[in-house]
Amino acid sequence: MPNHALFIRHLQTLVMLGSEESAALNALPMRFRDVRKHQDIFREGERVSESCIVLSGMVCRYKMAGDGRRQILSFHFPGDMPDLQSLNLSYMDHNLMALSPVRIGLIPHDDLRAAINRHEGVRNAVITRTLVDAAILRQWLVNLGRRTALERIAHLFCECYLRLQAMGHTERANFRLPLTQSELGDATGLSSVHVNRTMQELRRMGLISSNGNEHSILDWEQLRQKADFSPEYLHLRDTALDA
Amino acid sequence: MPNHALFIRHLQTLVMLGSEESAALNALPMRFRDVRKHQDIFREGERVSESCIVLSGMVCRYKMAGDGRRQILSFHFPGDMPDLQSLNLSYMDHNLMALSPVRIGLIPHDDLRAAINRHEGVRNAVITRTLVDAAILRQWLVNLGRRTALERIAHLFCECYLRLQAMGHTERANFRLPLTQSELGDATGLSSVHVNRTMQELRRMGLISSNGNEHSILDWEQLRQKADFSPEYLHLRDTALDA
DNA sequence: CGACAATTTGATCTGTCTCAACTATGGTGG
DNA sequence: CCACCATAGTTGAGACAGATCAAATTGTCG
Repeated sequence: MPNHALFIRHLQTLVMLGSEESAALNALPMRFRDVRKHQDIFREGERVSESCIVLSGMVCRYKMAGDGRRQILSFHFPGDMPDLQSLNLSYMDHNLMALSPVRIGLIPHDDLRAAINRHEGVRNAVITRTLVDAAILRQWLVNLGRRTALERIAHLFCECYLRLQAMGHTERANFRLPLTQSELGDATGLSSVHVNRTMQELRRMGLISSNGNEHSILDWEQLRQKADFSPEYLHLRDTALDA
Repeated sequence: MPNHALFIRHLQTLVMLGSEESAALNALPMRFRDVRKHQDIFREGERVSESCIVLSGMVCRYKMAGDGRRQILSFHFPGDMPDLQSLNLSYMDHNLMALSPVRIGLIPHDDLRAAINRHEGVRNAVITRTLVDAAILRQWLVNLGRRTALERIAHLFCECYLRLQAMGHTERANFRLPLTQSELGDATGLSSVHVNRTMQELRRMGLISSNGNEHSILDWEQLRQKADFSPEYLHLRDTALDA
């Protein structure tokens, strides 16, 4: 898929875009950058003048707490715009990192801001995107605050599955997550050891199966229930909430 | 302080506003509503056509997980606009509740949207406000995922203190938080019993003292260190980061 | 004063962490 | 093509932070 089409589609999972808005987005200048696995894209404290779009691979945001404890804040898939906040906030308050080899597109803030100012449709799409990111963050907060290890991991899998599906990156119930168990732990507030045991439990229960980074959901309804998952918070427009 | 001035000041803690923008905000129509302690203001699933502003008292957002486990997602003080997201998302994905007797102002979405569309300054202020809310959410995520009980509570106190201070609601190192220990637990992912013991520990260490809802910070620097707190994520404009 | 809510205390239990070893797995260079 | 090394996954044993349960104490407000 051409680069601009990717994030236009991503916005369309939330909001309808007319041809005028699409044209405006398509006209945005974009330069490219390839990033190695586990390399930081932006660092906390940095001042940034371009917004980035994930074109291929997987990206996460994270923060460090004292002692080198790491917390992953969000995952981002192709089409995602993981740093919309840099448009309005003067410095990064977290890091952005490649979880796999990644290709990103960079759009100068000035151009993006111009498009946002000129087109109400673009503006609303970007704002909505930002708000849904926050909604996902809130759901993660519930996960970490009030759910068991099994629920946390199951919930994360449900979420990733639906988000990937909305972008057409799943086949049947299969999808790819290039994450180590240690990274899964940093996202769910668990140790890698316990992630390991919990994944085994999920497999033993017949809910998912994995080999390497390829996962598949064997029993969506059961998984959903165990995870205490319901998809409303993703605010997906309508596409494919069946599975 | 007059009602509009309250949230204008609140926006000004993040962003400078010119007289044109202030005038536009001042012109917004507002109706009022008084809410009893522990009453819901908006409920999950509801469709909302007005944005609300806290005029007095304290408000929180929360979600329920299965089994009646509750997670508080954010706290809001006078001047805050706790549901900016309802402007763009069609339904609430969480609840909004009064933690104390509360007076709120309600601004019709249409009027607010008009002001946002017309004035770039207003737009940027509101977007920035939304982004900082998300930044706070991310910090809470780090708290729940990677910090001990003591750190979580200490961190929450640091944050509330600075946010209240920015709005002029502190006297010296004293401030008021109308929260039960059980609510503190729901915000920090702990049980009320453990919150109790942790607060005692903080008092014993000479970091804070409390009677009822009145708290004071006895040793800011120590508290900050124990909490692993640094205020950058609040993106406060400059005012009073001394304490 | 009575009653209900919130705080405090004690005892016990458990989910998850930590530490440490062992086993794939895959990539690299000789 | 194999020996090697690093990285990721797996397993076991023990420790501990924080949960749970239950009761006692202290507000607080009509």
